[in-house]
Amino acid sequence: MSSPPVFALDLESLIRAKSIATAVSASDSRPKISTKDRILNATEALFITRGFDGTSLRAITTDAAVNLAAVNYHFGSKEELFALVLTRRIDALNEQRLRRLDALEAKGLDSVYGVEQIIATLFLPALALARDEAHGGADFLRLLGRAYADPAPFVRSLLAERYAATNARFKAAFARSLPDLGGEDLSMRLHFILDSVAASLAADDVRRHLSGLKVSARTNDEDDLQFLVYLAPFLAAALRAAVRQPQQIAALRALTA
Amino acid sequence: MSSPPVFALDLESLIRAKSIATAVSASDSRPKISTKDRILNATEALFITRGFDGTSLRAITTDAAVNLAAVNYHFGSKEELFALVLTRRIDALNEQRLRRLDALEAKGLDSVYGVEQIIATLFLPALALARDEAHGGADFLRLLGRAYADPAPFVRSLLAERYAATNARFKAAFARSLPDLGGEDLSMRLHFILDSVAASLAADDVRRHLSGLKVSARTNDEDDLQFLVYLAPFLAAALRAAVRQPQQIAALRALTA
DNA sequence: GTCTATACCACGATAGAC
DNA sequence: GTCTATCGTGGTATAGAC
Repeated sequence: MSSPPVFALDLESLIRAKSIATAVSASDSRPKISTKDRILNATEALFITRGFDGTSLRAITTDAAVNLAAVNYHFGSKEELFALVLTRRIDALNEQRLRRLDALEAKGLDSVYGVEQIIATLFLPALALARDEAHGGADFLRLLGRAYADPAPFVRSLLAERYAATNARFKAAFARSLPDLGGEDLSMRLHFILDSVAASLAADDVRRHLSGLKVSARTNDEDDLQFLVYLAPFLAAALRAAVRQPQQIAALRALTA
Repeated sequence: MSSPPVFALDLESLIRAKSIATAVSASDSRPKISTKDRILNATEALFITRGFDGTSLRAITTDAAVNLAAVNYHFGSKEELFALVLTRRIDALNEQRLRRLDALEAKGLDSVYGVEQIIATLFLPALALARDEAHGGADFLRLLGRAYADPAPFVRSLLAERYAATNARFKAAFARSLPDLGGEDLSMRLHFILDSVAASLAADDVRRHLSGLKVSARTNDEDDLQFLVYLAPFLAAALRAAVRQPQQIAALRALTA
C-alpha cells in the first residue's frame, strides 16, 4: 500500500544527495565504515520511515554510497537484508523486556498489583524505543506493529521465531500471578493483548491520545508512568476477568440466536 | 513486504487463464458485466489473497479480460481502485454493525451485561464475514487489520473517514453502559479495543486458537457464541476497570523510577 | 465515451568483466 | 569485492481507433 507521491521525488533526491555528501566528507576523518554496515544503517533509516515496499534498493545504495549490486552480494536479497535489520531490533527489544522481568521477579512482585507490573515490563522498553528519535522513534514501533499483520510468510515466521522465547517467559510470569486462570484462557488472552499492544503502538491512536494529555516539563519517567497508569489497569482487569459466568453467557446467547 | 514466490507464477498463470475462459464462456449466456465491474471483482479477489503490493495491474486486467489501460481510465490509479474496493466492504461491515446496535437498543440492553452485548455487536458482523468464503472469508479480515497499520497516508485517512460515524455511535452506546467512566478514559480504551479487534482478526492467532477448541457438528451461531464467550467478558472487564487507584499507581511508579 | 496498443521509466535481480 | 550492463516486471500516460 505504499507508492511514494511522484512530486515528492525531487525533494527526496535532494535530501539523499545531501546525506551522501555528509557521508563522504565524514569518511575522511572518521574510521571507515564497512560497505555492509553502511548498507545496514541506510536500510534501517529508510525502512523505518517508508516501509519495505516503499524503500528501493536504489535509494538504499545511493544513501549508503555503494553500488546497486552490493546489496545482493552481501545480503542475498532485499528480503534477507530487511529480515536482518528487523531481527537486530526485535532481539534488542526483547532482551530489555526480559532484563526488566528478571529484575522485577528478583525484587518480588507486588502482592496485589503484580499483573500490572508485568504489563509494565512489556511496555516500558517499547516506550523507551518510541522516544529514541535517533533510531527511528515512534516510526520503528509502527513498523513493528505493521509487521505483525504482514501477508508475507517470511515476516510471519520471523516474528514468531523471535518472540517465542520472550512470550513463553511472560506467560509463565502471568500464570503465577493469575493462578485462577486456566492455561487455555491465559494463552488466548495473552495472544490478544500482545497483538493489541503491537497494533496500538503501530496505529499510534493511543499514543497520540496520551500526548494530547501532556502537560509541560515532565520527565520521561513521568511520561511513561502516565501511559502505564492508563493502560496497565485496563489490561490487567481484562486478564483478571472471570470466565464463563452463566448469566453473562445468557446475555450473549440472546444476540446470536 | 510482499514478493510473490517466482516458482508459483506458472501455476498462477494457469489459474488466471482458466478464470478468463470461464468468464468468456459465461458472458455468452449471462447479461454482460461492465468493464468497470469486471475490474472491481477481479481486484477484490486478488487484493484479498495477495495484498496491495502483491497485486499487479497486469494480473487484474488479465483476470478481468480487459486492457491494461482500462484501470487508469476508469479509476485514475491503482490506489483509487483499491480505495474503492476497500470502502465498499468497510461500509457494508459498519452498516451491519449499526443495524445490530439499533436492534439491541430497541430491545433494551441487559442491565448487567450490556457492555458485553455491545462488544458482541462489534464482533458478530466481522465473524460472519470471516465465514463468508465466497467473499474472501478470513483473508478479508486480515486485509482490513493490515490496513490499520499501513504506512500510506491515503489508507489511514480512508479508514478514519469510514469508521468515524460508526465509532461515534458505539462510543455513545458504551458511555450509557459505563456511566462512571470519564469521556477521556473511554475514548482511549475504545481506541485501544478497536485497534485490538482489528489486529486480532488480522493476525488470526486468536481465531486459530479458537478453532483449535472446536468440537464437531456445531452451527455458526454456536461458533460465534463460543468466540464471544471468550472475548466479550475479557474486553468488558477491561472497559469496566477502575481508574487511578493510588496503590496501583504506586506499584507502577516503583518500576519507572 | 470506451477501449486498445504501446511507450516510458523505476524496480529487483544477476551475469560477467575488472 | 566491486562495478557495469542488462533482463523481466511493475505503474502510469497517451495517441489514436471505435
